[in-house]
Amino acid sequence: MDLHVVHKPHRVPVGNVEGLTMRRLAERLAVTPTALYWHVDTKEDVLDLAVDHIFGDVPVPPATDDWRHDVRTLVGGWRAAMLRHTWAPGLIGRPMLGPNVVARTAFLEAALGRGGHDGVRLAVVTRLLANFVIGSALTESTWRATATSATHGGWSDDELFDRGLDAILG
Amino acid sequence: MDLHVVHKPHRVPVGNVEGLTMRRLAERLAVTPTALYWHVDTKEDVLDLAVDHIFGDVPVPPATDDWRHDVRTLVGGWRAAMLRHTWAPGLIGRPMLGPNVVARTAFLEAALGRGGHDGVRLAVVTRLLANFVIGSALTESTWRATATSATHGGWSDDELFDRGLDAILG
DNA sequence: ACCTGAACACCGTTCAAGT
DNA sequence: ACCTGAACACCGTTCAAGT
Repeated sequence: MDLHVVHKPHRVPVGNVEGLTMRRLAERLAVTPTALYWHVDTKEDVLDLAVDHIFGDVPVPPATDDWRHDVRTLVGGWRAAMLRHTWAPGLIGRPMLGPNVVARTAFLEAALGRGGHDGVRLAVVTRLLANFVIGSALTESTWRATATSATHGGWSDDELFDRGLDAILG
Repeated sequence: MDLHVVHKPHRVPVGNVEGLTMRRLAERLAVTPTALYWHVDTKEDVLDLAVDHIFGDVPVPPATDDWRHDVRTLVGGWRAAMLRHTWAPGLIGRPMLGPNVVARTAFLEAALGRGGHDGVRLAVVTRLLANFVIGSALTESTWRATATSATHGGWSDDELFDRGLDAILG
């Protein structure tokens, strides 16, 4: 057995996913843990519910005639929502198929469509955007949680994200 | 009428984070669970070790005179490594600070530097790339795991990822 | 230096039973 | 339809003790 710990920054468990417990949830609902299983099949189910709930917090703005602006608004709200709920990162490793997610994705594709995207290009840019937000929110909130605050350069997460969007949207 | 008469043992998906247990790890190492705690402070530590171990699988190619090619090779290998280890997605929500990660990031920045990037632009593109891979690997392996196989269009994950890279690298 | 055994305070989930 | 109590099969971690 040869395990070597290379690095050990002080870490706070990211958000509350690890702390989300059937028993704890039951207690908050003033109910017995076993009672939850009448409403839900498994803990996975409540996690899925939590995921879609987060995306309900992402504002879907009215569509304007500036499609780029619309994309930025939605995607910015997406990232913000994920950062607001520190437990999101631990949750995003699961299917995002709820109605709230679907609605946001539809808005995104519609805006890109107004920008002249269709076919593969539409699929490519949609994925690029979505995966960029997800990756960003994940790493940012991870670093935020470790509180190492390395500040690798003089640029904020917000600025780097924004300019990343510039690079994608042209 | 209930078919699940027998006590259902814990579902243990091999090869994913949720299945990684101190006790299970100890067993594989032919050792007592408590023995692990001489080598390691906490389970978090072994998770961190696992993370960096994954990135050790990402090949660092020799630098060529085609910086774009170098970037694609590294980033493609990065995604592949993450997809190879199905448990990676659950792990990436934690600091990637090990030596293997640092080496890969350095290579990436060097290649981008050869492409004329510096200052903010270097930081922006590095982040964009890294967060895109992370997000991609995460969502792809999630969908793969749920096996919904929706095939939203006629395009493969590989193709969409590749063309996403096109969009980023110009 | 390295490992064991026993113990503590937790988990998710099932089942029979109550209302 | 909705909830409880008891139980099962697990967890991570600590601590004293052995070599």
